[in-house]
Amino acid sequence: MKPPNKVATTAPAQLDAIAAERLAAIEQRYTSQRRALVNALQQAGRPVSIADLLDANKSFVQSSLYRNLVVLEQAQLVIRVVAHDDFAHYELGEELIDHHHHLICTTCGRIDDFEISSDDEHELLKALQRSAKRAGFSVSGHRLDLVGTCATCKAAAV
Amino acid sequence: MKPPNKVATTAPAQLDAIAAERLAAIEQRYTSQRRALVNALQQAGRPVSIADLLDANKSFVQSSLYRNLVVLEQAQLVIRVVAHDDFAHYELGEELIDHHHHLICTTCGRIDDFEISSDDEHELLKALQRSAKRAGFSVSGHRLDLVGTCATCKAAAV
DNA sequence: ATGAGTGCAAAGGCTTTGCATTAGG
DNA sequence: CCTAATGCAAAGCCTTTGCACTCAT
Repeated sequence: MKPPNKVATTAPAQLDAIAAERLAAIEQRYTSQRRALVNALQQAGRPVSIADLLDANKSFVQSSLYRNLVVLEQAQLVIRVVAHDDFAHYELGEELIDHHHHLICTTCGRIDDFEISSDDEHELLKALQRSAKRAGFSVSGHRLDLVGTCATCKAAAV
Repeated sequence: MKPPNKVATTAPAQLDAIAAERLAAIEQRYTSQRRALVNALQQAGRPVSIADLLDANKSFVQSSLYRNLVVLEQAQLVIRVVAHDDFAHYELGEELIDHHHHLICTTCGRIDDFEISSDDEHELLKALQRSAKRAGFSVSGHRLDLVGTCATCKAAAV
């Protein structure tokens, strides 16, 4: 059940310090629940849904979770990942884990991270910038997702 | 207000024939409303929301629109595009318009199509296949979106 | 102490569904 | 004719909000 492509992450202690700093920067408190949430996201190592989080930590409450995810997003600690289904998924911000893309399983809804080589990534970026420029579009980021069936669901389908 | 990068599309008459055929294949009728819907999507030339469609054709009814979009999706005539906001967007299937990607404006929510060169696209595909294989993931498609600010919103922000 | 954060429950908003009516083949 | 499709309204479901209580600073 571990991610197929390990994506490097910031060390827990360092992440904790960054979280404290960024929350302070927007005048938000680093409460125990927010600490637990950051920790849960780090543990997950992939974009997780609200249900995943509620399931992983019984002390989480749905409404507070939503509220805290908004706060962490504002603090640029967390990003919301658009999934295939209608469930929001969240993961740590890109500067906290390496730049990567997503494998979206249309069968179970699970999302995993993957990386492409930095050469490929670089080529891609150049091509995207060219296209964006032609359209007069200012790029703030890109999303590259592979949609299909994960190894687990493929095995289960047999 | 026209799309910044024109994406080639199937001719209207041909599209109509294909729609009739594909709907017949799944034993669905090609009713006048479904014809109007296919036409509206072709006219739009970009992924549009339910609100866009209701606005463009006053004879559309919300619930029927949702139902017919599901049917057209099953007929593989239409695909649902995941947006930045919480509104579903729909456009004609990829075989009916050239393979392309999306420019998602985070300010106004508008989505436009764009293409990258076939060379770049080819390189990208190869890189993606390599990564997917490593993860044991079966790829059925990919999504490449640029997120940022469209020309219109950029101009308005001044 | 004092305002931010939290929990519970109720409300919102996009989407789906039930049911009677209409129309396609 | 007879089932699928449509229109209207009501219900669903994820998410957000209101309000009183608790905790951090």
